[in-house]
Amino acid sequence: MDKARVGLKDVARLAGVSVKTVSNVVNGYVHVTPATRTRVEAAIKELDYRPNLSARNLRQGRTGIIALAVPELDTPYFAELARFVVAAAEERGLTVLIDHTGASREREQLVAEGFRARLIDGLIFSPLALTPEDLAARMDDTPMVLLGERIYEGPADHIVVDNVAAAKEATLHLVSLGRRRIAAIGAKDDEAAETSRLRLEGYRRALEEAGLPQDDRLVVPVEAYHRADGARAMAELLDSGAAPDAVFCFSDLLALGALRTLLERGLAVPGDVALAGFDDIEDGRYGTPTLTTISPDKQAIAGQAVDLLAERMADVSREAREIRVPYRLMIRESTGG
Amino acid sequence: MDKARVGLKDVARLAGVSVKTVSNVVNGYVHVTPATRTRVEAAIKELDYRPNLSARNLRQGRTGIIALAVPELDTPYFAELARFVVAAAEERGLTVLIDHTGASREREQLVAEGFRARLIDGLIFSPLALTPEDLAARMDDTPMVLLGERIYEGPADHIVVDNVAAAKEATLHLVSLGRRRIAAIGAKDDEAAETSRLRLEGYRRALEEAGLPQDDRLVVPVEAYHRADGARAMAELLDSGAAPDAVFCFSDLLALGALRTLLERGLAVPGDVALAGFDDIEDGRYGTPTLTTISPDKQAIAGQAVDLLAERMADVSREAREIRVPYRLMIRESTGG
DNA sequence: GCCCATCTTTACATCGTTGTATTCAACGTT
DNA sequence: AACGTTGAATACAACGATGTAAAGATGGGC
Repeated sequence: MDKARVGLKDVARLAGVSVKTVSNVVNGYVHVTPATRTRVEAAIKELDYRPNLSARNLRQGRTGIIALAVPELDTPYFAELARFVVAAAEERGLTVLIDHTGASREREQLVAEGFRARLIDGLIFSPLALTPEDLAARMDDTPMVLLGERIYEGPADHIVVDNVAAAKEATLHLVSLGRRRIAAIGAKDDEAAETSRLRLEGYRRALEEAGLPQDDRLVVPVEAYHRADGARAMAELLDSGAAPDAVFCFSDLLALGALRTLLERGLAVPGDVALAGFDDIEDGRYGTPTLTTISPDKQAIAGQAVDLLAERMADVSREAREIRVPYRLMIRESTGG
Repeated sequence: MDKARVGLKDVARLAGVSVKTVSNVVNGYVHVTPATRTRVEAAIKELDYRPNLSARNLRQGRTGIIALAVPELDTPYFAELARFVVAAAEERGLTVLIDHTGASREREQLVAEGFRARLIDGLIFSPLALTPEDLAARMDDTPMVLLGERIYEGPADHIVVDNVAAAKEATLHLVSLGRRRIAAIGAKDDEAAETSRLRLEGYRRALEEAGLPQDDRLVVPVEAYHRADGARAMAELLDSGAAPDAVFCFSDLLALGALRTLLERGLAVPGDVALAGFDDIEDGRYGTPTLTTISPDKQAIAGQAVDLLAERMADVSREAREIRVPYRLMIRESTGG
């Protein structure tokens, strides 16, 4: 009763046809007599035959598996994104395998180098610590789509969100509320932190455009983009006496952490300090107050990423493309929306 | 320069040895002359050879891939769990592929039936809507470990948390604060919702033990375990005039939703209403107030699940086991901790 | 110098599937 | 009646790896 070993051969024997005919039935080949087809299908059902994917993949040179490599799976933004990617991939008959890099450059290098080579047909990669050099050094030729930012010069497919414009828009929104001392939480010292750099750029441009002074004490660096970092940064900011009347956080988690600190210290949001984030994670929509944020279209990011990857898998030599995905500023309670 | 097609054969040709010798070097076979080994390794490096996993898997009958099937990947509890599972699997050289069932019974049946048969070596499955009958009808013989509750009679491996005891402990904690009208949010009408049933049972036992009356108006059913459901349920509860002075929510997300409603209505937490949840997700540790909750040891759940699965993969006929994983009551601000 | 034991390497078959080329039968056309 | 055309089914090789068995090389013991 060893079902694990039922192959085309067994079905063929039972149905009294050749192996190839069974294969043809399984693959919906047209030229099969209805009678034969019925007989084969009965045999398949009786033996509970399932194709061996390893064999099929070996033969066809593809596995139907793509990898999604994200820094942290248990970060709401990436969890939500992963969900959309899994769904989009399924629509195309692809299976997603998730790699967790922990935002470590070493792990990201591994992923880029293709340590899953010959297991996956393609890779959707959201790097965080990877440098352009790492990417340029990439030898592996597995099709890859990069998420998040056009940070690399090399010829790679990209799905991007205009971080500068989005950050600028969020900051200008704070300006429009009449706030003058607008802080930014989320700068990173790290060379590789391109996303952080771009959002900072957007923030700076907004201040400039509004004719507000740039005050370095209002720009607070963080280690990572978690709640704890946001809480800590907000505390630093308040302790430094910089007295902001608004804060633009480079991620919603940072904003939620900052919010926690503000409320702990008895400050009103948005009364004393208005707060805006980035990512539009679900948490922000249910906190008190709800969080004003930049909402990148995650479904579009996921869908386009899978599309782009599928195209590249179909034609390896196609020129690298860059797809820009829209975002929206969601105004909620934390800025009095 | 088609690297995608470098096989043992090519390496063998370059090194001037047989295919099998290269295979032996790759697999660390002992009886290979240092000279040969060096030569082969040089060839491998020169051609950037990587083993074709499909071929290897076909030959060996295993893929090294296990699936983790969860209802919703973007639910913090499952995202955190998934992260631990991925990490634990990696320690054993296993790769995790994530399936998203969307809590639909149909999708869960598919997963149980083994629609990934012959692709995965094992399955870690956290079902939500699956009935015991579905499970009994399972024909697929892929090793499987069930997470969450000992709901099924059949001989399947389980990782369980004592939901009844945990729910009881959480409720008794509310009692110990002097609360008398303790509500429960998270009951489900659904037959298949075993987890909900058990937590309700624990809640009821706690009230009984404390000598408090059971008031059905204090037990609020929900559709799902999201923030929105919690918010809605809390609103119903308040509108019904049931006037609770404490609420035990069957998940942290429900609790966060409920919290949102309470604060919107100007009620103080824990002053007017004390609040406890279940899951210990990160969000609860940074909200205002922070959330008292039952904290199942997710790392242990993930680790044990992978261990158990690995054991079962190694010995299919081994008797089914059940492993109980510990939990802790984390007392935080929402109950005045 | 012969034989056996041990080490090193090899040829070959095999895993389960599908592409190619082929056979065989049935059909309509001239 | 001989022909090509099309349909249905098949045999065989191949994908890239590894297990098996056996061949060749080396050395020790007698």
